[in-house]
Amino acid sequence: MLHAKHSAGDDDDVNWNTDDEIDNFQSSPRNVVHMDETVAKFIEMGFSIEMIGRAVEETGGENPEPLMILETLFKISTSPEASSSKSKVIDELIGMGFSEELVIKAIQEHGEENLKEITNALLSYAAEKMHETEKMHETENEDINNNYFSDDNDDINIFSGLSSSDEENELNSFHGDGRLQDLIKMGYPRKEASIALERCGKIASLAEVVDFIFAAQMARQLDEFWAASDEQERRINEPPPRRRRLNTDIASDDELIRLPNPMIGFGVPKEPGLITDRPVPIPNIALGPPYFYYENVAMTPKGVWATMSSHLYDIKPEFVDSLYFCAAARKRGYIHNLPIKNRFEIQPTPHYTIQEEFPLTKKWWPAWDKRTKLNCVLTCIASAQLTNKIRKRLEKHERDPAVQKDIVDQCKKWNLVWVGKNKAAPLEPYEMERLLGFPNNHTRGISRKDRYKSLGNSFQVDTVAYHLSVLKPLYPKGINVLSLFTGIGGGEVALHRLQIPMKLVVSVEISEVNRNIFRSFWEQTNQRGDLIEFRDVEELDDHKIEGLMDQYGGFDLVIGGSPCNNLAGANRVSRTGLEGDQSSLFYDYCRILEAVRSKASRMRR
DNA sequence: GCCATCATGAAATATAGA
DNA sequence: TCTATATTTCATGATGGC
Repeated sequence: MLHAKHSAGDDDDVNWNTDDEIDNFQSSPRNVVHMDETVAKFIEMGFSIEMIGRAVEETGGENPEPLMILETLFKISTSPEASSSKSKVIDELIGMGFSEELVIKAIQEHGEENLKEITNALLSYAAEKMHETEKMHETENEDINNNYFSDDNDDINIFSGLSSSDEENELNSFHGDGRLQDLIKMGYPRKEASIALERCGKIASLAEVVDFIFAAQMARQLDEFWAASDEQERRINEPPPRRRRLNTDIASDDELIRLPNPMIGFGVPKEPGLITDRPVPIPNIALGPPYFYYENVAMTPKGVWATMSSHLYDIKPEFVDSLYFCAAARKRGYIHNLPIKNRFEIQPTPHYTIQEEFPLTKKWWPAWDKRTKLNCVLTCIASAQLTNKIRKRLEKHERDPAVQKDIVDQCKKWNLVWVGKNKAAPLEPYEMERLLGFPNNHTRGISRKDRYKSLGNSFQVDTVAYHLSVLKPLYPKGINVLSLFTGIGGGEVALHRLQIPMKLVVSVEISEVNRNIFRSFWEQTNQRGDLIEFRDVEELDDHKIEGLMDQYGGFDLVIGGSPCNNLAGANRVSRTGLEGDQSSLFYDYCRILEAVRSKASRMRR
């Protein structure tokens, strides 16, 4: 195990120290707060002392964790017994932060007896409001994010998302007159920040206000979680998910999974077809937290996605082509249990056409090459010889339509762009980084060949960030990430660009070259959390997973895309399917995910 | 029929170091 | 100049969606 721990002596270590002090409802042993403080927070949230006492008693244990108590409180507050008094329910809902107007509206719409419907309606109202606020917040953050890329100097690495000093300044300025603005800048929705300030009072510390917001958000999250709690309890005693099957076993599943056209998943920005409810709901057994996010190539041999889905709780994959996010195609499938409401893009968004993304190519782009999008960025590029051949042919037969067509075919096959007169060349590594949403020169310092290989195997950051964006309001204080097959850290770059703090990243990556790239990213972006590196997924057995979860309070997100070598269409040598040497590591993803979920269940109890 | 596809391995060539 | 290592180049189809 390779352990890169953040140095404790850094001068700018203010935030995490503060957060450690105020850590609240996470079920981490090290994060358990004093019971008096917990009770005070529950009272602030609108629960009566009587109800809190009952919840503590029903939760059981010598020192029940706040998260468990809160869960019990929600069960009690929405039980038929508790709903006997309409005014009491109204008071409690208002006490939870919902406006009186909305509560009354929800009751009128759904009837006073139907508490669950009322709660769902209120959550929807709140979600809509949060979404609006999030949009405002995105606009406000544009200036920060616009500095992320440098078009002028490719030799300068710019990681200007939320630097440590920026974050510190924001926190330090909290006690000034613009507290609401400060909270909004930190990423909290305006409504929640406003309520929190009102409820906590003028003399409240930053810790208390942030704590209050987090508690309210956790409460909302728990409400959805609670709906499936019975099922989850049952899950604890269930056997692990189905183990691997032979390809011959899954023929009947083939028909269940088809690639969508257009390949927009549950929807993408700027295209019609956005949906906010899954057509096939996530089975209760698979509801998070912990959340997981699995990725692989969309076009696999038949039956592979059906098999992968069956091993990941029968969640249907979301197929998305990243050409809806950038100027290059990238057809991928994602199986995840993330919410899909209120997704948002990271800023700045990439350009959507080749010519906009690489303006210098406009001068040389021939009219007969109609491409506006590139094909998938692969792990290998065309040779310099091909560029020479194309130039020579064009010098002789520039006006020959047959030659033009042949050359366009070559350009499509090898993803060439026009960089000079009659000169079609492959993308430079830094150009691929830009297409894929990475910082300029993210992969600098390794051989050119390795850069292409690593980039060809990576996530498209904007696409993944769009999916992960729903975590931002759920975890304003940051998340613990278990990153399998980390590669060059596409998932972590997405979280960083979303400004979701990473308190912990446990990374598994077999390539030393990739580990070095990711570690450089971690250091250059001044990450405050801990980075723990493993080389091989096989090193991560149940004992190690449980130890890490005990130490850090569990994982909030398990993310990774297992090797596609044996699935990818470009492989002419060993496209042997999911049981191939590399691609069968998918089963390790399942094993580790199940170990995390199982341990998380035990920790909740 | 057309088209795109997170690739692999061997041979050829270039580079670095003694 | 020789040798070891690194990099570039080339040849290698099948699959599945439309």
